[in-house]
Amino acid sequence: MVKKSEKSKLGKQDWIDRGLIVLADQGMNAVRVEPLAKELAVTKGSFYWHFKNRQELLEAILLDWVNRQTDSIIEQIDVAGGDASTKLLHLFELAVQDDGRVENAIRAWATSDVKVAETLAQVDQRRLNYTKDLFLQVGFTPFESLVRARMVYYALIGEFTLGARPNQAERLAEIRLQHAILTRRD
Amino acid sequence: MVKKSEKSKLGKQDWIDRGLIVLADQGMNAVRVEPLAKELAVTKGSFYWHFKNRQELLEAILLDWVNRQTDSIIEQIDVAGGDASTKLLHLFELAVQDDGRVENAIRAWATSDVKVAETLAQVDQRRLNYTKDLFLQVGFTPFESLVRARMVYYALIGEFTLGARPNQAERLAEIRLQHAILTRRD
DNA sequence: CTTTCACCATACGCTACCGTATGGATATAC
DNA sequence: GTATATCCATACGGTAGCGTATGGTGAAAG
Repeated sequence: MVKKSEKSKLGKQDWIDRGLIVLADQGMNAVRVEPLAKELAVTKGSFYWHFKNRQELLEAILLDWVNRQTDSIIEQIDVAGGDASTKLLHLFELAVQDDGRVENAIRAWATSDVKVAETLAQVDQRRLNYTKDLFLQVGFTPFESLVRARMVYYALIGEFTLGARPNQAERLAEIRLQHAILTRRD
Repeated sequence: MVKKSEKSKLGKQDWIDRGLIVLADQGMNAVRVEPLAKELAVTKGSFYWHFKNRQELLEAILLDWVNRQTDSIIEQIDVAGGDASTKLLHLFELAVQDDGRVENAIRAWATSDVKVAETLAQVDQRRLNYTKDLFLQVGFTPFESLVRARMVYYALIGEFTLGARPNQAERLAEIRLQHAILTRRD
């Protein structure tokens, strides 16, 4: 019988979790097995029990992030409900919830790793399609919806990469204005 | 007398130029002195003649990029002339001229280096201020101009980081629509 | 022609990290 | 208790790159 120990031992997930932390504030090439082992207060003997090599950890970290955020944004919005225009407003507010540090690090990682770039492109595509659908529901033409979806998504990515964080009051006003600009019809 | 050789010898700029190339398509942590020396067909004995250490090269590369692009976009637009709205349209078209590979790499670099991040923030600020001024000239209020400037700049950065390059025809239409959305007044 | 200086090669020691090999520890199964 | 599987420590060899020390070379100045 295979019974989990449930005790103080480490599992793959512990390495992945710690890897995500290091990734978030030091970048991908700081995710290295020996320093990581030191942080977890074990030796790399442990690491190479759970993972084949460093590359396997990196892939696991990326996969973990993708699974965690895929549909995370989308589900949050759908749960809140409302019509398409309301959902769009909610979507705009999501830049506040996530500081985007992990996403930034992964985007940085993707600039020097083709496989990561491809994975990230899929995530972008999924989020863009969802946004475009909302504009379609509001009543815009496919092309107008696509352009507006891109502008929304660029704004979100832009906030992440520029790291511009105005205060909450100004931020709320800005979000509303963005929403007004992009949903106005004539 | 100090007379330049003008011959086949290397100077600091050669290392910087080659560094920018490597930076553009392999990222910052691929900019290393020994591999770079191999590409330049010299040994690192040459490198340490021109530079104190690797860090000095990295700073030189960053400074070189900043000097090259600072006011580059702005001057290009001012030379073309026209009213503020026209200049804005020109600004939108600049994502085509630069593929943003170096800028992407530097942005990636900035995620794990505070000094680089600060330098980049200054560049962003300068470009944002210029854009905001254009909207002010069009006649928007300061706040409306700020938000619109951010949206424009986000769109530019977004195109860089997402690397989404639609075909030229669609692209031109998209740019015009963006321009129409952001300059419409009621 | 020789001296000098700018530029580069060669050789070295050093550090950080990777991955492997092997043995020890601890818990569970029988 | 003994056996077995899981998890980790220790020790090792290997590589890539940093920075230094020192010597060589060609061109220009005198």
